[in-house]
Amino acid sequence: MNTRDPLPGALDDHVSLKERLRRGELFSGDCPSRGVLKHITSRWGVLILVALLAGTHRFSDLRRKIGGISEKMLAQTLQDLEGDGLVIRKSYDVVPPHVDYTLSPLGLEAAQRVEALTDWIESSLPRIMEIREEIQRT
Amino acid sequence: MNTRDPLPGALDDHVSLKERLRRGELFSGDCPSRGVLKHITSRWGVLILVALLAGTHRFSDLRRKIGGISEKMLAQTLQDLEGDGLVIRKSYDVVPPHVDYTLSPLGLEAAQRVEALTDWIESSLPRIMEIREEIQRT
DNA sequence: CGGTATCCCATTGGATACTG
DNA sequence: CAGTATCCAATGGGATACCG
Repeated sequence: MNTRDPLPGALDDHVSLKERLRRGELFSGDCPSRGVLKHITSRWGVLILVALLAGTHRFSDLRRKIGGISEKMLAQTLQDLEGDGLVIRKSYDVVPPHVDYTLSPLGLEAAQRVEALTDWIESSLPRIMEIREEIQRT
Repeated sequence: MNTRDPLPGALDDHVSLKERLRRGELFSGDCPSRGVLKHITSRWGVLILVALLAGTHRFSDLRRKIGGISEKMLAQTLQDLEGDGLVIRKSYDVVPPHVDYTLSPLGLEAAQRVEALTDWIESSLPRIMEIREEIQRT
């Protein structure tokens, strides 16, 4: 992750995924949506977005909630998502420091789609496990 | 990727993402859905699923359609998705070899959710780019 | 508390060559 | 055509230490 490079390509020369698909070019590597997709679907991006659906969180709250994430990756992924305008970071100038993170309206839309996917996976897990065992036996 | 290890955890001791979230445990690393999520949201998994929404494809068709993927990663990711029961592989015993890949009913459901996400990214890109520039100036 | 900086290992993934 | 095998480069990501 940490695709800190600015999204490549200007607004005008953007070619839609669907158009690229039609052209048989699907996402050939220079599409500007690739960066955003990468941030959102990254290992921790998914979890952060879903976690923030429950509301505003502080750094440590997120870290606790998302078991297994390191400070480094949490900070990095939050920066990526903030850079894409999906997460809003608010820092209060007090001591000890207080910072919190909230989904932007844009981020909310993204998170809801991600949740649709994770919910589906969750509810389909039993079926997936069955099929896995079936395949195993074959 | 290539999480070829069988999904950890039996069917019964599965704890839902939502339940883990409530517990503040969100996806602590031993959740069996992690494997599936990883396969689906992986760099190439996303693209393969979306590509297959257009119908059955042969190996080389996919490779051409998804610009930039290596043979190795295409084979590996297809195996992962097949192992999860999302993609059906059919091999015809002719020479030269002919193999094709199709979404299973389960895979179709997954792919549609993934597409919802990629469609959203695509249509929101202009807004994201604007916000990016705004943030840049700050 | 909420980070950043550094180091370092494990995994990802591309290029190439080879095979049924 | 549809892969597998091998090798190597790039990236991901954890541990630790330090800072405002």
